[in-house]
Amino acid sequence: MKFWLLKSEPDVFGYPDLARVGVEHWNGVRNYQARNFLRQMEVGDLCLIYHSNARPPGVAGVGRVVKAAHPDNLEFDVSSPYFDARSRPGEPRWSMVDIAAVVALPNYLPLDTLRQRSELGGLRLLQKGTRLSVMPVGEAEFRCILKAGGLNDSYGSFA
DNA sequence: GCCAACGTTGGC
DNA sequence: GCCAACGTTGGC
Repeated sequence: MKFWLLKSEPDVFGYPDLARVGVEHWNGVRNYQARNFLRQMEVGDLCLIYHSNARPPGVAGVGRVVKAAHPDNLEFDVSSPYFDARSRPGEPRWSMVDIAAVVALPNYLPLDTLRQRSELGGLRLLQKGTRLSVMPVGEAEFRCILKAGGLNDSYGSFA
């Protein structure tokens, strides 16, 4: 099992929205590096749902991959801002995964707090110039964040 | 293939 | 709203 961090703007679609709908397409990713990470995701992988452009920005909850990468539906939708005229139905350019809500962090974890934890020094999110909306997270970092967020760090209980 | 111009992200 | 840091585009 692998671990990931997914950014989302809560004004658009935050963890509470995911919790309400249960499962959602994680679409609209339009960066090749992020897309390639999406394609590495497997069913069962766990994801931290991070609120960007929020006050304060931070980790809000945990989701699970319930469907591996498949063609992003919005790239073919002319009415969507994510429409991509270069995409061909037989040769889609972008990918999405389906994410299910697992649990909200009892304690929302602001970016500031993440920075203060030396165990999280390796977290890609905290590295300068990282704007990726999809990125891998190490298991130790993942557990650390669960714990700091007020959850038991044995994520096996999510199964 | 270079690189300037432009667009986007996202914290502050 | 500012702006640093990146990514993308497109002329050459």
